Amino acid sequence: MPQTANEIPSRYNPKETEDKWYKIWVEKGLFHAAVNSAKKPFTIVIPPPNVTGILHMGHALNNTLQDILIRYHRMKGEEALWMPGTDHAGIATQNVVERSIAKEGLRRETLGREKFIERVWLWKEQYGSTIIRQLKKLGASCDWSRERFTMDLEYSKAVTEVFVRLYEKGLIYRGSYIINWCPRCQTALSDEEAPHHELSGNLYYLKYPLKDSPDQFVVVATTRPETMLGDTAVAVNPKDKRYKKIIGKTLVLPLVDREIKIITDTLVDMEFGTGAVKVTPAHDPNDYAMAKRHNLEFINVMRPDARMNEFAGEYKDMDRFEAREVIVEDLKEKGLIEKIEPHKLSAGHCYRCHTIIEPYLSKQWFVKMKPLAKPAIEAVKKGKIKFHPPRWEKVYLNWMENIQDWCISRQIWWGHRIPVYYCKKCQENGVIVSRFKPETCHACGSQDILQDEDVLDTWFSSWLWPFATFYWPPEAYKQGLSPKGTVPKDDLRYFYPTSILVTAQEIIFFWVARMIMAGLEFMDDVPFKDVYINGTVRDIEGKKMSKSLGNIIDPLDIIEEYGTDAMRFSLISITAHGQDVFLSKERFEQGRNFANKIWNASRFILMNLEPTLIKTDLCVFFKKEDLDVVNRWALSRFYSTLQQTTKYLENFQFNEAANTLYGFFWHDFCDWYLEIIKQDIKNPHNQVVMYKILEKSLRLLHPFMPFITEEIWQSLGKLSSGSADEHKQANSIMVEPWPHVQEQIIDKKAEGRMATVLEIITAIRNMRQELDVPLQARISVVIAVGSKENRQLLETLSGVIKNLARLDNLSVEEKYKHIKSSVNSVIKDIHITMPLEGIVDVEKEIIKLDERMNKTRAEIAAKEKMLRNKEFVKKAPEEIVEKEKARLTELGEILNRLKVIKDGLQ
RNA sequence: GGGCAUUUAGCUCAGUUGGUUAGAGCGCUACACUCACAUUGUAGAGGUCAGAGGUUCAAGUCCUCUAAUGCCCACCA
Repeated sequence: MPQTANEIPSRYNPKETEDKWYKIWVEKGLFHAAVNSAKKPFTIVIPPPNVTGILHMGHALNNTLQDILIRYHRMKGEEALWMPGTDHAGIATQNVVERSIAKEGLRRETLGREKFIERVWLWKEQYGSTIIRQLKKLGASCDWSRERFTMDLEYSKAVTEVFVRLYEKGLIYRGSYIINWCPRCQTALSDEEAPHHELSGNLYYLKYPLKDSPDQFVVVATTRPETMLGDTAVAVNPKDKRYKKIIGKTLVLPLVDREIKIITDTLVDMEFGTGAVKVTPAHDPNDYAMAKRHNLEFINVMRPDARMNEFAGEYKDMDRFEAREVIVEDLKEKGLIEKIEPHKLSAGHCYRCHTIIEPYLSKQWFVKMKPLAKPAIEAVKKGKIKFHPPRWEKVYLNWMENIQDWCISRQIWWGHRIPVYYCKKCQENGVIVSRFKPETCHACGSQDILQDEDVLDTWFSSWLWPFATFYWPPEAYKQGLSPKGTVPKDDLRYFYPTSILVTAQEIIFFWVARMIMAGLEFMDDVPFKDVYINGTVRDIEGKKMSKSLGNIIDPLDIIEEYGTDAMRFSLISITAHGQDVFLSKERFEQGRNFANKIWNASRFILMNLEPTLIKTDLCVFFKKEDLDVVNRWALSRFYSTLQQTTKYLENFQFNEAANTLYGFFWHDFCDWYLEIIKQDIKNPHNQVVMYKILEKSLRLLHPFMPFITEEIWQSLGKLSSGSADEHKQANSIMVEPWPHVQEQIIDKKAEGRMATVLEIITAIRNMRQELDVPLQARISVVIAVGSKENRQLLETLSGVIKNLARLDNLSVEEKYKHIKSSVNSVIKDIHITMPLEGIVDVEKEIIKLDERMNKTRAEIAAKEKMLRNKEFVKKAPEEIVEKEKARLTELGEILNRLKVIKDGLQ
C-alpha cells in the first residue's frame, strides 16, 4: 500500500496482494514448523484431498477453518504445524487415468499392469498437484516442505508394516464371502463404499412347481429374478402354518430343472411377499448365511462384469438386467409368474461410478474390527477425544458398536500391493505374509513365488495418516534421516497426538473412526484430541453441490471475482457451528464489502497519521485517566471484542468470532469512532488510539483474512518504522502475537456513557428525518439532563453531538422547559427538544407521545406485576431483581417526562 | 424399521450454562455523493420465535407429544 492518499486506490484490489504475500510467506519459511521444546506444539493433519481432486466449496470451507485455527495458534506463540498432502485415491484415480488413456485409444488391459501404473504416476506428476495449487490460492498456511502422498515409498512401508502386524496378531484373514462388487470397476468394495439408494423396481412372484405334484407350486417373491438360476433352496419360517405340510419336500427349479429342497429358517419374514423366499447363496448375503447354516450348494451364475456365466445355461453372456427381462418373459410363457408388483427397494451403489453393486461371492482379505473398535469406543466415551458438535459422538459410537469386518482387498491396480505371497508349487497353502518378497517358499523351497494381485483399500493407507506422515515406524528411521534429508526422528513424538481434526461428516466412518482405531493400535494413543465436523455446503435450495446437478459454485471463480479474503470471510461468517451452509453467489458480497471497508478505513488512517506522534512511547497514553471518554470507550470496545473473539475461537464458534469482529470494526470503529475523531484527528490521543485499534484489529482479522491484513499491516509498519513499538521486527503479521486481553482497559462505565450519547445522536437524526428537515437546515436542540454527571458528559461531547447530528446549536439545560412548536424525545432521564417553528404538527406529536406513553405504561404494568410476585422476589437472583427494579424506576421517569412534554404541547 | 438435524423478519440464518425491549446479512422504503469508502452513509418499516401441553418466579432457550422438511444408518427377499 502506498503512503499518500492519491496513490491508494479507493477500492481494494485483491489480485495485487494475494500472490505476492503468499510467495513471501513461503520464502520466509513462515509456514514451517519444527520440533521446538520451548513451545507447545499445535498440529493439524489435513484431510488429504484425492490427488484427482479439484477444489470445491466443501474443501474451501474445511481448509479455511483449519487455516484459521493454525494461524490463530501460530499467533498465540505455539509451534503450529499444518501437515499437508494428498491421497492416492485408488479407484478414483484409476478411473481418471483409464479415461485419459482411452483418448489415445488405449486400454488398461492391453497396456498391462506395469505400464499402466507408470501412466498413473505420469498423470500424477502432471495433474496431481492441481488441488495443492488451489489450496495455496486459498491462503492455506501448510508446511509444504512436509507434503506427503499416501503412495510415497516411506508411506507404503508403513502400510505394509501395519498389514503384517495385524496379520501376525490374527486380525487379518482371507475368506470367501458375499461382498459388494462393482461390475463396472470390477472390484470389491467395503460396506461404506456401497451406500444404499432407493430404486423403483418390481417384486416378481415366481411359481416353483413341486416335484411330486407338478401342478402345485410354491410362490416366492424376488426383486432380482435373474438370480433364480443360482437358487439352491426355498426357505420358509418354521412357524408359518401355511407351509407346514410341504417342509422338506423337493421343488423343481424352473428353466434349469434343478431339484431344490424346502427348508426352514427363522430369518424368513412371514409377513413379506408370500412368506417363502428363494435362497441364492452366491448372490445374496442373507442367503449366504442361511446356506452356511443348512449346508447348501453355492452356485455363482455371474461373471465379474455381471454378465451371466456358464452356470446360467442359455442365458450365458447376457447382462444381468437383460437376463432379468428374458427370464421373466420365459417364465411368463411357462405360466410360472403369478404377478408382478411395483416395489421400492434400496440397493447399494458404487460410491465412485454409481453402478448398482452386485452382492458377489468371492475370496477377499478382511480385518477383524471388533478388537480394534473396543479401545476406540472407550477413548471417546472417556472423553479422550471430543466431537464438535457433540451429537456426532452418538453417530460414531453407534457405528463402532455395530461394526462389521472390513473388506480391504481391491481388484484394481493402483494402490498398495497386498504384502502376501504365494508359492506356485504349494498353491494356496503356501501363503506368506511378509514385509519383503521372500526368495524361496518356506515349505517347499521353490523360488516360483508370486505376490497377491490385489491392492489395498485406499482407506487402509489413509487411516495411518496422523502418524505415517511423520515417518512411522520410528525403528525404520533410526538414523534420523529420511530420504528427503530432513531429520524427522523426534517429529512423531513432538507433533503426535495431533491437536484437532477438522473434517466433513461423510468420512466419519471411512476415515475418522478408523484413524482413531489405528492410532490406538499402533501409537498407543489417540490421533487427535478434538474432532470438528464442519457442515455440508449446499446450494440455496438445500441440495448438495454436485457436478451432475450443475449447481456448483466454484471457489476459484469467487476468488477471481471477489478475492480470497472475501471468500473466506463470507464463508465463515455464514457457517454456524457444525451446521450445513446454504450458498448463493451473492452471499460473497458481504465479505467483499467488508474487505473494502477495512481497506478504506485503513486508507483514511494512513492518510491522517502523524508518524512523529505514534512513534512516542505509547504506554503513557494507556493511563485511563488521561484519556477522554471517547477513547476510553473505543479501547474498551476493542478489548471486549478481543475477549469475545478469543472465547469464540477457543470454542470453535468461527462464525460468531467473525461476526463479532465485523460488528466491531465496521460499526463501532468506522461508523462511530472514526466519524467522531475526524473533528480532531491530529489530537495525539486520537492518533495513538486509532492507530492502536487498527493495528490490533488487523491482527484479530488476520486468521480470517490473511492477505489484506498483511498488506495493510506492512504499510503501517513502514510508516512507523524505527519506532519502539510492535513493528520493530516488521516481519509479518502472521507471526505477530495475538493481543492479550487488558482487563483494566475494559471500562463498562465509559461504554455505558457513550451508549447514551450515541442514542441521543440517533434520536436527533431520527427526529429530523421524520419531519423531513433537510441536512442543510440550521437547527438547534435543547437537552435537559437529570444528573450532574450527564450534564458534564454532554457538555464535554457537545461538539461531537453537534457535528454528528448536524446541529448549529446545542444547549444543555438542567430542567426541562417547554418550547412551543417543538419535537421531543426522551432517553432515560434526558429530554431532547428540537424547536421547529412552523413545521411541527402538534396533533401528530401528541399521537406519537400517546403511543409511546401507552407502550411505557404497558411495560410498567408488566414489571410491577413481576415485582409484586413474591415468588419472583424470593427465588430470582438478587441482581435480576435489582435490574428489574431499576428498569421500573427508569420507566416511571420516562413516563413522567412524556407527560410533561404532552402537557406543554397542549 | 432405528437415529440425527432443521422449523425465529420478505429471503438466508445467528441467538452454548433459562433472566430487561429477540439480533445480523441481504432485500425493501425515504434521504444524502467536494470532505476514507455508493462495494458508502443516515434513518425507518418488518417477528404472537412451527403447533399443543408441561417444568419454572421466569422459556426462542429445558421436557413431552404432533406436524413439515432434510440427512444418516439397517440383511426386508
